[in-house]
Amino acid sequence: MSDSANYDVLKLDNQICFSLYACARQVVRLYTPYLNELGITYTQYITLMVLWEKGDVPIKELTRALYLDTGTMTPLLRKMEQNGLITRTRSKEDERVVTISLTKEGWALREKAVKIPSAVSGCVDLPEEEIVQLYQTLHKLLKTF
Amino acid sequence: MSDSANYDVLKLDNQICFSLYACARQVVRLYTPYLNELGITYTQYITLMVLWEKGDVPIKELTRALYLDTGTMTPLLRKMEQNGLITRTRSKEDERVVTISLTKEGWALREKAVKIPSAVSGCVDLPEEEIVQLYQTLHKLLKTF
DNA sequence: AATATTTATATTGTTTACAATATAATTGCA
DNA sequence: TGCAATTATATTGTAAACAATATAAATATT
Repeated sequence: MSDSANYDVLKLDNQICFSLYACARQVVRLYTPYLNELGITYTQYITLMVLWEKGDVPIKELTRALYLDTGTMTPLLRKMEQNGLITRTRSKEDERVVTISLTKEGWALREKAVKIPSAVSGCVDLPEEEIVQLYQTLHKLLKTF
Repeated sequence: MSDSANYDVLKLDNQICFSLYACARQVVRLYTPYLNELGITYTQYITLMVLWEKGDVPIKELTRALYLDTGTMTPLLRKMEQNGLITRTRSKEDERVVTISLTKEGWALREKAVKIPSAVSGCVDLPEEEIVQLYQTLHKLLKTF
C-alpha cells in the first residue's frame, strides 16, 4: 500500500473542517448587505450583540464570548470607538481591566439590527428540523474548545 | 410591544451564524500545529488538496472549489509560488487563463499531509453519528450558495 | 517586603478575506 | 468586420484573525 497510499482522506469533500469554514464565510456574507446599511461589519455586529445583551462588559469577557484574540479585539474596539458606538473605561478596582460600554448611538443601532436575523434566515434554505440539529451540534462542539 | 421589543433574536446564543463562524475558526486552529510542521497555512492546505486531487487546475476552478475571491487567491498563490509549492502557466488556447501546477515539493507535501486528518479528527469530541449528520447538513447548505 | 507568577490589554507582523475596480483576452451580435 | 458584453485574473483598500511578544497591574510566594 506504500505506493498506492489512500489519499481519499485528503479530498476536500471529505473534510468536515472545510465545509464548516466555507459555510461560515458564505453565511456571514448573507449578512453583509444588511450590516452595510447600519455601517458595521460582522465582527462589530456580534460584538454589539454581547453589549446589547449584557451592558458594560470588560474586554476580557468580550474576547471569551466571541472566541477572539486581543489582537483582533483591540483594533476592532478602536474602530468602534472612533465610530462613536462604544466607550472604554479603565476600571478603578483593577487598573488592568478596560470596560466597554455602548454609547447612545450604539444602543440606537439595536432597533435597526433587530430586523436582521429574520431577514437573513429567510435566505437559508434548510428544513427547520435540520437547522435546529445543526445549531445543537455546533454548540456542543463549541463547548469542547 | 414597541417599548419592550423582543430582542432575544439578537442574543449571540440564538445565532446559528455565530456558532458556525466560531466553530470554523476553532477547528481551523486545531490544524495549525500540524500545518506549521509542513510550513503551510490552512488556506494553502485546502488549495493543495484541490491540486493533489485534480492535478493542474486553472485559478478560476480553485476559487470556485474553495469559495474564495480572486483578491484572496492571487496573493495566496503568489506566496505558494515563492515557497516553491506551485507554478503558474498561462494557457495558450485562452490567454486569460492561468493554470496552477504542483512542483515536486508541492507533491511531496502530500505524504506528510496524509496523516493530518486523522490526527485532527481525534481532537473533535462528538459521536460519529452526529459528525456525519453535521457533515451532510453543511454540504447541503453549501450547495444552496 | 521583595520577587516571581499570573492576568488584562496592547503591539507587531503575517496572512486572510472580500468589495470594488482595473485590465486584457474572448465571445456574441448587430 | 466592429463593437459591446462577458470572462479570467490582478490590484487596491479595508478589516479581520491570530501567533508572538510586550507592558503594566495584581496576586502569590518565600
